[in-house]
Formats: sequence, C-alpha cells, structure tokens
Amino acid sequence: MKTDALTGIAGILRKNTYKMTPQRRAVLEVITGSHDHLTPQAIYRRVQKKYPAIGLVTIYRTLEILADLNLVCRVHAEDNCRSYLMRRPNGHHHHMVCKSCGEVIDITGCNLDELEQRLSRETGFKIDGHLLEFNGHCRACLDRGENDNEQR
Amino acid sequence: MKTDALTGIAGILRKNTYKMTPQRRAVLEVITGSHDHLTPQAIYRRVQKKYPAIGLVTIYRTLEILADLNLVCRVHAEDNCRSYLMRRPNGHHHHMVCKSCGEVIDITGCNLDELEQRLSRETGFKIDGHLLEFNGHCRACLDRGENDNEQR
DNA sequence: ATACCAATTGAAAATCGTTTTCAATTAGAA
DNA sequence: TTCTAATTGAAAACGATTTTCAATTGGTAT
Ligand SMILES: [Mn+2]
Ligand SMILES: [Mn+2]
Ligand SMILES: [Zn+2]
Ligand SMILES: [Zn+2]
Repeated sequence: MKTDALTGIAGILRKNTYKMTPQRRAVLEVITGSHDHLTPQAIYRRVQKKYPAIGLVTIYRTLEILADLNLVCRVHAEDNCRSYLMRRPNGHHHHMVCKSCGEVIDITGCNLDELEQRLSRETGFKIDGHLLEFNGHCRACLDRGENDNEQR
Repeated sequence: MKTDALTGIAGILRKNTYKMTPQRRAVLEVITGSHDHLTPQAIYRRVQKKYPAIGLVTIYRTLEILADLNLVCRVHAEDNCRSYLMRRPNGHHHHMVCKSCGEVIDITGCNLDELEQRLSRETGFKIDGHLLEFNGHCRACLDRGENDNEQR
C-alpha cells in the first residue's frame, strides 16, 4: 500500500513538471508514516536517519511543493508561532492542544457552514476555508495538578 | 478617558512589581489608539514618532508583559506565521482574512459552546479558549478579477 | 528632599527559522 | 545514450525575536 501511494504521488509530481527523487521519497515516507504533525525540523531529523546526506533546505522545498499540490497541509500552533506541517488529514478536521503537555487531539465535526454563510452574506467575502483550534488542559495534566508546568 | 485607562494600567503594573515608564506609556497609547492589530514592528514605527529614542527590544518586552497581564492579546495570521499583536478586543471575536489583499475583518458571534462541551465530555479536556480564523477573498478583490495577485 | 535598589532601558551580539544564491548533480523524456 | 530542465546541498543572506550587559531610572522607604 505504501508503494501505491508513493507511485500515485510520483505521478502527480510528474504531471506538474516535478520529479520524484530519493530525497522526496524519504520525506514522503516520514510524513505519511507519522500520525502527528511535524515541524520541518522534526521531519528533517527523521529523514536523516534513512538519508543522512539530505539538506534541511530540501525539506523546506519539498514541503512547499507538497503543500502547493495539496498533498500535505500547513498548520500552526498557538504558543510558538512556528509554522507546523501535518500529513494529509483523513478529511476536514481541527486540533485541540494541551497547554501543559502539548498533546494534540484531532477534532472532527465542526459545523461552521451556517456561520460561514452568514458572514459571506454580510461581508461579500468568498470564504475558502477556516482554521479552528482549541486550547486547554488534557485529562492527564488536570489530574496531575493543574497549574505550574507550562511547557515553554 | 485616556488618562484614566493609563493610570489604571499603571496600577496593575505596579501591583505586579512592574513600573510605568514613558516608553511603556507610549506603547500603550499606540495600542489603545488603534483599532487594528499591529505587529511589533508596526508598533515600533508608530511609537518612534512620539519617542524616537525607543528601542525595538523595549517594544517586545513591553508587549510580552502586557500580554501576560492580559492587557493585550496575541494573535497570528495564516500566511506568514509571524505572530501578530492586537489591542484588547471589545469582547470575544475572530478574524476573516483576504488571501489577496490581506484585509482583516473582525468576526463576532461564533457560538462554539455546544461543540466545546461535546469535546470536553468526550475527551476530558478542560477547554480554555479557541482560535478561529476564516480565509478567502474579499468583495473588492473578487470584483477586481479573482485569481492572480496573491499577496506575497 | 534624599537615598536606595530592583526594575528598566538601548546597543550590540546571539539565536532561530526560513530563504536565496550558485555551481554541481540527476531524473526522466527523447 | 543524450540532453536539459529540475533538483540538490553548502554557504551566505535574511528577518524576526531573544539574550547579554552596563548604564539609567521609577518609585518606595527613609
Ligand atoms: Mn490532525
Ligand atoms: Mn480583531
Ligand atoms: Zn496535557
Ligand atoms: Zn481582498
């Protein structure tokens, strides 16, 4: 199944005058192989294990292309405004982030259609999409004593 | 009224072992005097007009303190993941951003309470807040020819 | 009013993530 | 195999933010 997905993506790349390279294959394997969202740096570290010679620049460039082709999504968290990257989600979803431990939970079933329609009607905007993110404290952190240990 | 607000804030600062300085006063005047959200740089430029000797570091430090004291809010946009700063909002609200021209419209009346309760029940999370942002194209940009001119 | 000291300031350097430049390499069509 | 546009990594450039540090200052206690 992994092979199938990659050859499919290879086709999409070729169709857009991009080439499938070993580096890009390595990046794709890391991204599709992880359930979590990964920063460019995190992806870099993981890819290096299989492909030590790869450059961080290549990660950035590859991610940009993949995002443009809608094969991966860009996200960003609240705290450090660093831009995060995530693998292609299984459909539309959002995130709930624990302020203490940083755990990320995927959220489905946001229905903002009514709101979007109202806004569109009132402002004339054509709304393409939205970013929704909840923050708070997870069960585990709540139990283990609320305050203190904010993750930097 | 301006004086009142500032002396009030001065009290809050003092209560937290912070001092009210001319620099901080200048920053506060800029922030409270603008309806828009401002980047640290934008605030810097404006403050400089009244207080040319101020350093950019002071802007950052002041904003961090004000945010910690909940006197201003942190926000961040979709595109460039730069962290934006906004003046204290007149209540809970969100943003709609035009991908073409960058215009930001304030949104009120998001009712995510039901969703938050459901999520809280299902996951055990204690939800503190949320970030919601719509993106699309504003009326003006739509009229002036859809595609192309994406802002850098 | 004066003294005092922790808090504050700005300049400069350091950091961090990201982008640009460029010459050498390579994927893949012909 | 040949050919060429696309890709690569190193290094430098970049822009935003943070840290360091010595000099200054706000505000409280005398
Ligand atoms: Mn997700
Ligand atoms: Mn606003
Ligand atoms: Zn947690
Ligand atoms: Zn617009």
